[in-house]
Amino acid sequence: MATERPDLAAMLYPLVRELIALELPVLAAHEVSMWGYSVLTALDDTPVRTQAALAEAIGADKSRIIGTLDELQKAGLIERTPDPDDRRVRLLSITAEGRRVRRAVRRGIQIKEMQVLESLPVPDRKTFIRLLQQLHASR
Amino acid sequence: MATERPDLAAMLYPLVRELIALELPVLAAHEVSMWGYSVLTALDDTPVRTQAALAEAIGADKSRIIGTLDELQKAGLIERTPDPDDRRVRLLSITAEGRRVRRAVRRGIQIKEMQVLESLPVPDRKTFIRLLQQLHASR
DNA sequence: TATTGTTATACTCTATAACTATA
DNA sequence: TATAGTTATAGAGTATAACAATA
Repeated sequence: MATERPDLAAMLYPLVRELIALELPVLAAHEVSMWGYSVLTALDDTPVRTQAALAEAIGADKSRIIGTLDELQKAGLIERTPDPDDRRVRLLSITAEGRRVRRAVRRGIQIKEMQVLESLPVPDRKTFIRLLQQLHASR
Repeated sequence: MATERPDLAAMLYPLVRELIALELPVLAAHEVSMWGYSVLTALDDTPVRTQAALAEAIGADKSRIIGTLDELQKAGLIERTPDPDDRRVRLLSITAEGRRVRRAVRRGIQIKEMQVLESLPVPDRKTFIRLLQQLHASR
């Protein structure tokens, strides 16, 4: 007994909602969508050979990211070049400008997101982030 | 430098998605929707005087929960009685059966959700949950 | 006139399945 | 024929605004 506590999802979900609300203005200021930012992040870590692979990497459907890729390309943030060896596939990579935008957005987000942890003592914040990073890395 | 880490939302979001995927079968087995379970949880803690207040408490829109309330009432899990003092408002409370269902669902969920934390050493799991509870309580 | 609950409408996301172009 | 990317269609979920009953 005495283990009455809310479900993990019930506690995590409001947190995510709050984080998204904090991030939207930052994203809007840099004129990227949430999915756009997600794509930039994935491509900054490593270029990707097919759009389907990229979609899977960020947990989306291949048909769902096309509009996003169009916008990013038009804005000069990514490059989408046909593979000469197999002209069906598009080689995806981030541009220098894309990298710059990603960094700027990230900086903006990481400053704001600390608000969400404000109710924790500083050492606990670090612990929480560390554990979360472990969880994230292990999947 | 060396502070390269994913954004909080980027780490939390996949976690929530995984948790939801784990919960859906449990909810389905007891024939309650996610919102339904959310309502039962809110009402088990304390009865509520208006539907709008309930909606706000669970982060929904007042018009959005009506279908949910209809189902829960039809299933005998909640009671929705007009307030004699102000016949516009509906007094909301959980029934004994509703309480039973909520407990059963919760038990099922809390067993499964530990899978998500499996990659952490046991003491770290407890720490994570404790910090999360603190964050949740403070909002 | 203001408020509670309800219904209706439109809008956004998402999933699925056709379609094209290459192989 | 199979696959990568694209487009089109339909469905679910949500937000907004109109509405009826009561105050």
